[in-house]
Amino acid sequence: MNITSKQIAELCGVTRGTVDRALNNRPGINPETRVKILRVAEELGYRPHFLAQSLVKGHTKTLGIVLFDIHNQIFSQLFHAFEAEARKRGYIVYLVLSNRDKDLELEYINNLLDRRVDGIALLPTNFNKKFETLLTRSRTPIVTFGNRLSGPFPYVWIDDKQAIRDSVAFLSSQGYRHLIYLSPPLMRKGKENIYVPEQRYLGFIEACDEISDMRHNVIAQKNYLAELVQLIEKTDSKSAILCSSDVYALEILKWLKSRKIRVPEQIGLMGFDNIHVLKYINPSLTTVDYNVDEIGTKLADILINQINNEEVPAETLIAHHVLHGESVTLDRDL
Amino acid sequence: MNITSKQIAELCGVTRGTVDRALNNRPGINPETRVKILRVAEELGYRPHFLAQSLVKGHTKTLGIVLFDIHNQIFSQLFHAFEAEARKRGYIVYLVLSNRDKDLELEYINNLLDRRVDGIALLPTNFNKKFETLLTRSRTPIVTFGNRLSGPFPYVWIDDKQAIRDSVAFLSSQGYRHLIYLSPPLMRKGKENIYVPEQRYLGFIEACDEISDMRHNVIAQKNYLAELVQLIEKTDSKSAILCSSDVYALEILKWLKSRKIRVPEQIGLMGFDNIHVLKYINPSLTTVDYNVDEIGTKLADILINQINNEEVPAETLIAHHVLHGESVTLDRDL
DNA sequence: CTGTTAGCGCATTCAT
DNA sequence: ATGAATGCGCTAACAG
Repeated sequence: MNITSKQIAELCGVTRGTVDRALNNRPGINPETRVKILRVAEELGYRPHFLAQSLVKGHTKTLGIVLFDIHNQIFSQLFHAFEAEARKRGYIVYLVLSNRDKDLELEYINNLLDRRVDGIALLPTNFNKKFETLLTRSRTPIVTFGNRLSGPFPYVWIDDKQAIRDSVAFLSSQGYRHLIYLSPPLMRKGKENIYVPEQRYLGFIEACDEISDMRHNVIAQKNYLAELVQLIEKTDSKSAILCSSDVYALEILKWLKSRKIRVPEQIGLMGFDNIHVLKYINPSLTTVDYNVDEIGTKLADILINQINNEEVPAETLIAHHVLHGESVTLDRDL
Repeated sequence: MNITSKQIAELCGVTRGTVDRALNNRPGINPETRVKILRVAEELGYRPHFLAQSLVKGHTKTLGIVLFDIHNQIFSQLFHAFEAEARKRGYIVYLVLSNRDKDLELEYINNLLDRRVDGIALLPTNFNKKFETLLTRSRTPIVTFGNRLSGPFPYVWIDDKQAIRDSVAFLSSQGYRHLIYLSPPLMRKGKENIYVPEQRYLGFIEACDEISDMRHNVIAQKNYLAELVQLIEKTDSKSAILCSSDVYALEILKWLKSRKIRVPEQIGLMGFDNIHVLKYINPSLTTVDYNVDEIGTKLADILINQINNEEVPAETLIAHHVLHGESVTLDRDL
């Protein structure tokens, strides 16, 4: 078994109170006995029992972060930044993966709450009132990102709608006159929290509507290739596929290559996120870039500030910009 | 504040002991009072205080996993599988990232130990006796993967040496007669635990030595491109670059493309790991494939079995095989 | 300067 | 069938 403060007390012939004073160097102790206690503790390799400490102190120096999964590189990058900031501020983090399963997410959140994490960073799959009430009633600091909740939880992300509007504007400026928006997550509307996909979708519709001669289609189903096969027939070099994330764009690119459809000569292609692996892809993908590390860092920062009862911004939107890659080019002057 | 069992006891006019009997449905309680207590607990949304429970029960149902980082997709895949298995068995996991920093790793491990995790899955950066003694003395179940320790810690991974031997054999069978082995991590020899890179390196040397007419070079430095520039001059279509991991292979491929050196026509290229993103890469990369999900799952399985005082295998090696992609082809018959 | 006491929330043994 | 008491390991308030 591990050495306890009680044992140190016995060995030093003092009481636990004194040992505590020495260990946490608090006033009111004879320098000599302090030194002695510290030496004994050192020799025995004493380490305070964190759980016992937490129990009495009322905090655990622990954060939880709920992600869908970490297959999409954007989330592993985000976690990395989150973890680094948490560590710097003295916290360790539980990473739990909801796999977009509402029940599992709920179970996990309850579990984190039971463990008295000091705060939770949440990418929510749930969206109903009951869920939010649970979070609010827990009185545990929460910060959300990606999908939004209606409650008063701080939110850190990007301006999705504007980002897609910018994307459409960019494609339009390059001469594209037919856009296919691909966003399979939209199909989960009503079943899950799809705030992000929806905002991006709205941005797409709005932006297209503002351009009089812009044809556009939306693909929002799991079996998106089947639908794309149909659409691709009515496509020309002024058509572009705009994907709601790089992972879809990569799938599409792969598929287009297999069909010997050349990008960008025959069709334009654009992704979203600018994940690291893009640097190995040919043709280089046009995408929406934003600093996901900053999101991860801010998430931890805001969460911890909130834990410390500091005032935190209700909404923190990170800058984004369209990154022009080879997969989009019609205006040959570029 | 949260509701406690004590409050329930008061409300029901019984003592905490009785409440406990009801909550953990243990024998020796009147069915009626049980129902009553359970109902009250339900209404008040009672949830046991996990820390307090852990303190008295002596376990936390928590696992820790120490990774370098999760930039390399192989590790995020591994974590995902680990987390899933842990959850199925009732555990939640701390993910900590050592960034290959020995001091940080040590700090993190101490932190995990302080928090009384029930077990730790460890990809070690440290390697000395002192470190191992710390682990052993903690009396906490540990399972290692990737880099090895000398102590009696269960190990789950692949047979690295054999995998590289197989790679060399494969390249040789395809007609390659000059191999450049690229493994920057080797440069950290003596400074960090580089068991994996070293085993792979040994496999390379051994295998090459067994083939009389096989020229070979090794690049083992951070600034590997500089060295590659030199070597590439003495290269021909019977040369191949064998990388210790896909991430290096991707970097090299990118660089070769930028230099207009065609793969595989002018030089062969091979990676290691078969990370998911490879499916988007052209030419498709020849690599060593193995089931990393299985490693993650086994890691959790073995760790938990160990926690349950079951007998666990000292070493679990997952199968691997060379996956033939377009980046290697000399024997045009294939 | 140091000892005593109480309590964090729960589990468990021993009485009754 | 229930109550009372003890302890997990530590912190903190109060005495002395």
